[in-house]
Amino acid sequence: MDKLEHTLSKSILTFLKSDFDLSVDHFEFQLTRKDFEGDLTLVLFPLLKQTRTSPQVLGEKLGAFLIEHSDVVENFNVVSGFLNLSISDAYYLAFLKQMLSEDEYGHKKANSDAPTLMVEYSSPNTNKPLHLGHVRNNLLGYSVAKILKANGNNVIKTQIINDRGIHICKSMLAWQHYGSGETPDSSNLKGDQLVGKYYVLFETKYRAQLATMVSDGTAQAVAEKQAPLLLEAQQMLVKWEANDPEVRALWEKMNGWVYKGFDITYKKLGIDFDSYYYESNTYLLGKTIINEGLSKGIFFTKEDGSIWIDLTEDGLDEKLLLRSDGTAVYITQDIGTAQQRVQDHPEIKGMVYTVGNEQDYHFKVLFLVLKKLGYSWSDSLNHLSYGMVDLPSGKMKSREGTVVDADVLIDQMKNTAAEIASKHNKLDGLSEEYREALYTKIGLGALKYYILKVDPKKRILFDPEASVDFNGNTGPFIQYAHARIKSLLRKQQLELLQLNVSLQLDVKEKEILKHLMTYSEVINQAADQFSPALIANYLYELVRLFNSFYQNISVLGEPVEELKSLRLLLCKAVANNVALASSLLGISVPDRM
RNA sequence: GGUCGCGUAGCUCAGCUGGAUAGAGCAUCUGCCUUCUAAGCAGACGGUCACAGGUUCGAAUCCUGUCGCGAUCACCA
Repeated sequence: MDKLEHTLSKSILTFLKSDFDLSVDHFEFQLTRKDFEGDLTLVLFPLLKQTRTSPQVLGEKLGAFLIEHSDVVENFNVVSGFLNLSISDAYYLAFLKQMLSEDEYGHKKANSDAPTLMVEYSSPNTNKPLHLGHVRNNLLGYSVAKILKANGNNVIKTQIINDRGIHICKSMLAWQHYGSGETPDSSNLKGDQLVGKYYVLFETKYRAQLATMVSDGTAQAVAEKQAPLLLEAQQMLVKWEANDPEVRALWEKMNGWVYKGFDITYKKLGIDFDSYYYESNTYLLGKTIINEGLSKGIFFTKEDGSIWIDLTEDGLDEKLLLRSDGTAVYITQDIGTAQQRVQDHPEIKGMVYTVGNEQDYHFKVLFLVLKKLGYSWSDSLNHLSYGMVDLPSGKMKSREGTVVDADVLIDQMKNTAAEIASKHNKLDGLSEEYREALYTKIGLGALKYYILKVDPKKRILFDPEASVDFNGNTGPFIQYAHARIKSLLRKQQLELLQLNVSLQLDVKEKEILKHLMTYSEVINQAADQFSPALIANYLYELVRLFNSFYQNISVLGEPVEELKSLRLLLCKAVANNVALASSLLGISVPDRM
């Protein structure tokens, strides 16, 4: 509809100039509400003061002018301050034709001078398997990457793997002490699950030591810092930093297990990456940069040798960048990683960090530090901040075992899909392989849609019961509608006829076309706001409009050939668009289900 | 305490840069499968848009304050 508004604006401007000697740069358009006659509405209120007319008079004059001077406006009416315009069917039909002629209608192709953006997501620690929180992160990041691409950018999908640090040493230590050589093969566990098991074991043993020490009279706070297991883990970290061959070998072995495990989960989720960054490779660069910044006077040293930045002038606090013993903290490697990425990909125009909103402050500081360091690209850094995923029982806590494991969740969704499908027994004629693949698509479609339809910055309450509901505003609803259209298109016997431009459009058909016209604008907004939820809402609305249309008319049984042809073309356009928009959410839409 | 985010129907969520009578799904109730897939459609019920001010032709939307919830302010990551 954008183009239409543009041409209409021109006509309106001509009118205002000749009749009122006015120049207005922006007009307020909106889709006409269903209860009124018309398609597009111009809001007249903003023009009243300047024209010194009543809305009725202005509306009548302008409407008459548009009918005469614009070939798309066929009729109009004025209701209070609103000028409702009826747009000609020919315009809609031309749009339909145009849409069908394009493979990816509404998507912009990235040309050679299109900006390149790096999107970071997932970014796990290598001491435990992925959970529901990571799932939201992954789905968001992956989808936003696709949306940015559809909006004409080149996109590099990446992650930063937090593969070093005390937490990694904890699982390594527990495995050394209690693992008795267990491997993913010998235990029949996914590598990440196995390592996660030892991380939990460390915590258990550590707390047991604490309890013993406290009952022997040690103060809680002291015990927490002096428990032998913790000291051992800290020693291990020091050895790791000193490149101790034995520690490094164990580290590589166990991280290798974890990566294999992660890959399986990513594959199941249907997401991927173009590049990987490892904290162990960038934290040293981070240290170097900080020392350089120190000599430039951007940072300062405290008596104990720790390095800080003073951000009080920017409304923030002082922030530690390097410990007194010279070891790196969390933000150190982030600084190194950012620099490394720009070095590797000089064409990068911006970065998007997909990280939970608990780290809002961290990213404010990070971006500010990079800016103070004088990096030209520091203005194009974005934190795609999203809300936590809570369970009805409260917050997810790994220690309390209330974590929803990603692998388990995916399997559950698939099983539920299989259960529901067998209840409907629609798939009887289809092969076992097809059905298996289908259950995965539907289960994942439900999960992805459930998570992505919510505004990223809001918290999600993940109710396992509600998330497996496949009716209403859900992924399977979208998928099912697509399968039905595809089925219908399969069954059509006749070749499609040419579109007859003198055909009359039904109200619902117009509504669908109007909705389709907004697609590129929706992508634009979704890209600006990093919000797949906008795409999800667009999709849901489209499918609802279509179902309502579809249920109340006959397509194949339509006796008038031209009308039948029009309807088939509309179905085709909707099916194409549903598939296209769904792909932006990472949801695959099956042809049969 | 400082900072940031959120608060819309019983529940889960939409509501674009302010615009006409605030919309969906779930749940509850009523209809619709001998015609293209009923995971669907049509309808009923359900609201002081947390509260109070302000800005203006017009506020769920923008501003200020209050309350409630959450996050964060670590030599954790």
